[in-house]
Amino acid sequence: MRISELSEHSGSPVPSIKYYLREGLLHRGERTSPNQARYDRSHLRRLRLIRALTEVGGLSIADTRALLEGVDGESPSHHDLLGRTLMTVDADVRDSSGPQQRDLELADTLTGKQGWHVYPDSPMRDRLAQVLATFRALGMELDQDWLDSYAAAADRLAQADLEYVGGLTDVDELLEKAVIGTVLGDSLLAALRRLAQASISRGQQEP
Amino acid sequence: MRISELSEHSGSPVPSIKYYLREGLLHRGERTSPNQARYDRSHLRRLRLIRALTEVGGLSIADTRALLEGVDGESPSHHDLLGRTLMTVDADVRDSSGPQQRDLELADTLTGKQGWHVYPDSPMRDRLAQVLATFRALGMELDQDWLDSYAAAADRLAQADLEYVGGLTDVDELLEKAVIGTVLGDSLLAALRRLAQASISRGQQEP
DNA sequence: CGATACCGGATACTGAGACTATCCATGTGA
DNA sequence: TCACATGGATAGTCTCAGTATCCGGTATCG
Repeated sequence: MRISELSEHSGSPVPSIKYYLREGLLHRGERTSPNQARYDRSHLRRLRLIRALTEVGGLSIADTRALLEGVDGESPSHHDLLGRTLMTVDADVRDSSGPQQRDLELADTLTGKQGWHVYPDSPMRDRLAQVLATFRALGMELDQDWLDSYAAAADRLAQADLEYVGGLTDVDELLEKAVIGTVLGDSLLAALRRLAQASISRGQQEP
Repeated sequence: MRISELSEHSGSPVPSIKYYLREGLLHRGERTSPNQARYDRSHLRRLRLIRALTEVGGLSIADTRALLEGVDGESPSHHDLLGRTLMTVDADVRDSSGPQQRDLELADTLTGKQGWHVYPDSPMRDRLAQVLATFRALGMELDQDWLDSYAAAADRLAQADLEYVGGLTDVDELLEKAVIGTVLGDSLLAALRRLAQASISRGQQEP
């Protein structure tokens, strides 16, 4: 397959494909001569994944690359790699100042209640604390029941995710599906939650 | 309060505040003379909300403005406005081509099972269909149990949200808290889900 | 065999988004 | 009083995600 055919099959313009090659999101094709290369199904597949993560999942090119590097890398342990990969996702805590002790404790209490084991240096722990801090800064008193509902929901979702992915033995496939499920799962959940809110809200309007 | 004090109290640089004023995210201060204005608590509050939605929630300035316009607007019915506001959130289906019939049916089946009433022209319905289409395009066979888990979780979360917000009678406060809860709730849930995945995944490693 | 369209790769340019910086005529505070 | 701050307008910057151009080299059609 030449680049123009890759473009046709994927729907992405040739210059964009060149861009992904430059940025290292897409592996180079097999060179058949000094300035000619051949692409195959794997390129098409990867290209579709890139578009899904960026367009639907809303990831930046840099985040996408970091994620794909995890998928491509060698794995000392499947579960370890899976964990590290998912912690990478979108964990751009761009807030300069680290979270406050108080919010970290709040985060640990919340995760502790679900029985989760969270590493103290996990970027997601900081991220969680940051989100909790933001709620507080906006004057929302962080209702415990509400938070627990969210944590419980997250626990059930994670179980469903792991169950779905559990049957797979091929590491590459497992990692790819985990990444897809996690990133697109955010979008899925966001849409579903809004639809549910609207529906339930309207239902309460005239009881 | 002058603009420099507003800047100090909020932590946002003066030029950024001027930018939000220009863009209409922040209402103008009360003019005390042709080129002098006074700002108050409401400006500080709004400023914090803007930063939370953009930095933590990841919304663009344009999306944030659209949302805030909903919060500020007059309300014919609380629940109606709430619904419309939340449907606006982040619903940037930038994909040019509309979703396919098949995916819309899939979406309707999923929401129908939860007993939700979804308007056919709701942008979130299209968004949901788009996400489902993306899963299919990536070769994930859309396991029904997995999808149902997500829909059920969304239903419970929405109930927790509505419960939390239900006690409020002040429309402005209700709308603001709903917006905060919905947008930051996405971030909260994303962090929690990743922590849960990592924890459960590690737990399965050595049973 | 030759014209011409296409290729891979490097480099340069573009447009949107979110700020920053400058400017200026006016106010304000020590 | 008078250096400094203010509000508002305009212009400049930086990053990101592509696009466009250019190049020597290849494939292929007539």
